[in-house]
Amino acid sequence: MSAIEFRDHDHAACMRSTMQAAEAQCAARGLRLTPVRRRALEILLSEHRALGAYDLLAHLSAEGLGAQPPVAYRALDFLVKAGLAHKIEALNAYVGCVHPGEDHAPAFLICRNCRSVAEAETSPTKSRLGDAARAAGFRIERSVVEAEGLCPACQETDA
Amino acid sequence: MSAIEFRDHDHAACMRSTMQAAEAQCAARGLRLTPVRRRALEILLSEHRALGAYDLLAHLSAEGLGAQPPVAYRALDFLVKAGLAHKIEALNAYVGCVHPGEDHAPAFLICRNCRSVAEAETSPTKSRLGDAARAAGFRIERSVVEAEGLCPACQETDA
DNA sequence: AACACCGCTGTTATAACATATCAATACCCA
DNA sequence: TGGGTATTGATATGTTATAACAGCGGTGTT
Repeated sequence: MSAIEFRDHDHAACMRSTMQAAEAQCAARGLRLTPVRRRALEILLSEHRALGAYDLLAHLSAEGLGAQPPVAYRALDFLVKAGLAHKIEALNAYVGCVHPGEDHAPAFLICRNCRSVAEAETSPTKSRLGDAARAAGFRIERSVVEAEGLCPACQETDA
Repeated sequence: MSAIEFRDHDHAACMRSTMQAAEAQCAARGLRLTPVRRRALEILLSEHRALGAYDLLAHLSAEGLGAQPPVAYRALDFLVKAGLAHKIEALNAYVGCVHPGEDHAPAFLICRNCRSVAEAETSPTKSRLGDAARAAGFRIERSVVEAEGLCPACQETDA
């Protein structure tokens, strides 16, 4: 993986290409990227940071796209199910996916200071946990892999 | 690891030895395992299942050990900080630790049907995520590794 | 014994996260 | 054009978690 999220990069281009990939995905799979969903994804992607559902809702409602919690949660459900966003369980927060489409088991590096999030890949079945699961007769359906700590930028200021 | 949690075992003995280990830990480190904390740990350990804070609170208050949320959350904070219990982030629930004392980075197998939980070991630094973290200059402080799926027992009934 | 200190507990209130339900509307397609 | 399905709007409520402050209880000191 690359963890490009912690590095300087052309974020406008990054967002553009991610949004294009998301649209392509939706078109290919017959999913409807409606205005609310589209805007929600843009907001999530606008920084590589985790946003709470109510933070997202605040953005949306400021733009007249709905004012009640279900608006945000429905958009998030759609995006997560479509693989266009991920939930960060350790924060009860959400982040846009930077490589939508590829069916993946994501792993995250989460800065506890600035909430920035970098996405990596795992393969749950190949890990030691996968071995343990096989030994126990457990069938893994979904995996959550999250590491909390300090991103490069915050190590300088905070540590 | 063993995932003894999914197998038949002498659970009374399992609990007794775990409680003894917990007490030894507290004694060694000058921590106070007060009645509420002790009972909370016993409740968490009574099954190898994840319990919500309010479930725990219901048990405690039925025994006259406090009726308000902070009672449960304080006990849980103590147990988690002391390494005697773990939070399951994917469920917002808590589980007793089956090998307290050993400083560990736990990983969990979680049954989505019966909420039973088996604890395994990880070493975040040695995983591919650890490699990614090093490459990105990210400093990992804590890791969350949770796999959801079906335990052996629930595969028979549910699938 | 009197005192101060500190950690734990009791209690109220509220914050933060999430979903159930039902009505209304928009979209697709036969 | 009509009928079904997905989406949105709105109200209410459920669930998880913490802030804040008062009081209690043991410990160590003098």
